[in-house]
Amino acid sequence: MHDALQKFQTFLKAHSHSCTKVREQIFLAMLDQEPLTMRELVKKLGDKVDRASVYRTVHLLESLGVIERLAQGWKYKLELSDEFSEHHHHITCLNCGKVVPIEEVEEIENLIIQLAKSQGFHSFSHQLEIRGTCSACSMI
Amino acid sequence: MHDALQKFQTFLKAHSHSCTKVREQIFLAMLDQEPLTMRELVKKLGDKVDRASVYRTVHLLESLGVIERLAQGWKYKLELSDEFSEHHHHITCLNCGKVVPIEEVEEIENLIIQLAKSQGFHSFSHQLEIRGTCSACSMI
DNA sequence: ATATTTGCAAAGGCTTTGCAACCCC
DNA sequence: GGGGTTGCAAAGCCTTTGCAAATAT
Repeated sequence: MHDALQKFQTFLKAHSHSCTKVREQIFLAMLDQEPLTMRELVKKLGDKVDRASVYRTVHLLESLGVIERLAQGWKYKLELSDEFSEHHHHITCLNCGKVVPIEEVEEIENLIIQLAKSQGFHSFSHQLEIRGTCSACSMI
Repeated sequence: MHDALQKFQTFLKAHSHSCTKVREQIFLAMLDQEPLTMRELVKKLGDKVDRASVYRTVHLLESLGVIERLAQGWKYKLELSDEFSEHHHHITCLNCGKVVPIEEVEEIENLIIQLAKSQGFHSFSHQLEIRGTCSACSMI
């Protein structure tokens, strides 16, 4: 079976939350996916899960750090956090909307942490959004 | 008079857009301010400017690069872009909501541009959001 | 068995749009 | 004067909420 799914189930129990079908379905819908908008996620789950439950579950999983929200210009997209997937920065093509995940770059991570520290902040997380044009769209 | 306002007026004309009272008022409401939410901006303009006009103007100014949207967790905030104000990255305190602007750090800027290039992207802009706790809130 | 979670339907917000009146050039 | 802007009111989305039925432990 899915290693990731089991990890998720264990995680939920460890945090005193029930392990329900709805939550599993939402988790699976997001596993190994490009970041999704709420609209896409709701649509993908079709009539399997009610819209309100998707919102409620996303809130819950976000508060537990399983899901993260990415700024995408006006809107946002959702993806599983580091612990359940990979990479965490993105480049968005302003022309075609393509989103490319980027591996963590330790050099940047460290600078960011130092930057926060220099302001007296203790940083928990950060998010980097880069906007530009992808190679295909740059040629137009 | 306001240097910045004149610059703004000139900018609008240079881009073939009318220089109206509504646009000036919105610009002034954002000048030298902490980043504002749409709600705050609308409220600040009170009955001087209609809500719909605020939205329309923000769209326009955003497309011209005068205004930028910052991701702030769930929501977003608005601020004037580099050309009309200063600084462009922020640290948000997850506890008290305080937002601290950070000077550009050339080292990070360069790494980000290189990063985009390595993916075949031509980057126009980027946004860095750091979340953590400020010094005051860390002590609690 | 019981506390939690879900679907449904309705309400609440935020954002956009059509159109007539108004303003800038 | 005429095209671009604005206010108003209404429509469209997105998100949240109350509650009874269903589900997990």
